[in-house]
Amino acid sequence: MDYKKLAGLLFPDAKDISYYLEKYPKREKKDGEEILRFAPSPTGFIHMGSLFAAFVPEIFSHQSNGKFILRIEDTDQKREIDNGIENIIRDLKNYKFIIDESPMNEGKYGPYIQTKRREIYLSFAKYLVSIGKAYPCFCSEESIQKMRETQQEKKDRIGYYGKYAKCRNLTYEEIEAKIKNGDKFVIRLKSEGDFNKKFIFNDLIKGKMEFPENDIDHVLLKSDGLPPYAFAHVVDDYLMDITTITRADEYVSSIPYHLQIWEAFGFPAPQYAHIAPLTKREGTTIRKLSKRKDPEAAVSYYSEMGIPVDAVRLYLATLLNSDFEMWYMQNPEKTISDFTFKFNKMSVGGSLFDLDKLINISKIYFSKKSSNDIYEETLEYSKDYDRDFYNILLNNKEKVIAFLNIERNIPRPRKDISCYSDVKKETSYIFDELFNEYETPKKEFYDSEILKEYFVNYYNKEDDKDTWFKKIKDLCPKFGFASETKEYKQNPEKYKGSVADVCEIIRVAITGRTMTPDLYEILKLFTKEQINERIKLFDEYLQK
RNA sequence: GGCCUGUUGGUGAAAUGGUUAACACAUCGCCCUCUCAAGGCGACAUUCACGGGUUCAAAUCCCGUACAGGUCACCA
Repeated sequence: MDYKKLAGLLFPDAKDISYYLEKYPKREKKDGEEILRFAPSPTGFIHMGSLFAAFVPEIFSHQSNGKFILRIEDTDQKREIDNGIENIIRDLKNYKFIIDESPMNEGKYGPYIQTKRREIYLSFAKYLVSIGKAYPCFCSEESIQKMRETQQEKKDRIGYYGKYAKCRNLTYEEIEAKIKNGDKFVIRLKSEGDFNKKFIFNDLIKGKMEFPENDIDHVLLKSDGLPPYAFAHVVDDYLMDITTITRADEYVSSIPYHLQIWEAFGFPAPQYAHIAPLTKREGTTIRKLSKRKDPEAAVSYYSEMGIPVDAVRLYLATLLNSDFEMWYMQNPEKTISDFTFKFNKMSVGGSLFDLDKLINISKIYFSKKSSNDIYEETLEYSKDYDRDFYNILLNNKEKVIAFLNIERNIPRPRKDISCYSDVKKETSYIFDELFNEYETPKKEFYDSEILKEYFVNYYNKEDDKDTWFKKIKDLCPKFGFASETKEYKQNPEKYKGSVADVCEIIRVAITGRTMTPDLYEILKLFTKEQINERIKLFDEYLQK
């Protein structure tokens, strides 16, 4: 058969691929420079799993001084949702992704949205027809469905291959007649693979794998003229000069087919890195983190909670290469971009998404921050998520920063803040408008007399810490408390409690809690009037 | 069902044939400490899903079994 003539019949208007090959020349890459891409479908919000899938190519491209590209795979128009593309770009930007080329800032290799690349795919499909490696198929979806059923009954392998590939042997005249008749068709690959032969494939993450060759004549172009994923990714990744294809590992099993498409064109295939999904434990089973089933996986969930973007990125980095964590502990002043990540250090199975770990990383992040930065970032967060607290912050900058400074600029800072919303929880008692009740259960030794005595005759805001504490010790014996904790531990029956308990009374009376940063520093944040007011409230609380 | 891939403690994991199976999170105990947090110290896998084999030597290599995940579309 004259394949060129057939290609002309099928695609009278499509350009020759040489046009595109010239239009999109290979990039001039310096040594080791890698071009990677994130290619999502605009089908919903970004969740942790997709964020991770985007993080991988971003890291590997930028650590090689290469480019990170965002391409939108929207060839399945049934699944598309409104604002899908905008949401993806917004979320990636929020998480500090540096996108070198995208639908919003096109490079030389655009368009970056697949539905706008329709003519390109047509042209490339035409080329494969013209060299006899693809052919039109007029089988209806119903007849394919029937074929599948009979294959199932006969326990035969499912698919359009071998004797089942009816349209493979159509003559030019038959095809011409169907076209003239206006029959719909798809373009299929004319597979030359042999299912009984095996070949070795080397994945950057998973290593060596053995596959049978593909012998199924998969669809290259749907009847709407748009390509399914497999064909589109080959054409796009070739034209955009992608050096390494990163994608979810659900694609692994179609590797035999994908490699075949590269081969049919005579293009060298780039390297593939198949990323295992983030998983979640549900009862006893472990499954992939899901957009639909796991709303807590949405990145918006973490933004609302106030987990800092950088903490999330740090967590993603530890998921990427687990040795990053130790390196970062040893090099606390460095950042993610200083670490050299490796594909072969990535998890082959899926990693469990671990919120506890994320929170821990976030705590460390906060412990390293200056109080001023925390203030500013919390202000920014509250602006969107907590207007009331935003106003309080705005009017009390000095006080909040003074609070955050307690036990901060020391070798081992506190770690009690894990997200921006914690700032409110941690500071609430220093504001009269947020302090409304005593959260702790009453204890035997709670006593307002000792309190009054302390604040009238002992407490002086000007005292240094040693004097301050000595005065509390001096007060203890008057009310039957031991001045030394050790003394109390040795003879607990002789005392009502120890100096620690006296401190607790003061702490609870003023803050409502048993757990706060350094009491000496905390007291300094209060005026005399406020202290008197709190003592009054404490009295009422003890009466109840 | 076919094909592919996994399986190391409560969790994430390291180790790529060679001493007592790193490290981190969580948990528990002790110390320090005004309390809390942090920190220090210690406990937590006599063992790497199970069964065989190769080897002087196996979590690591091979075979089988079980379990788990992925995939088998004109979805990506």
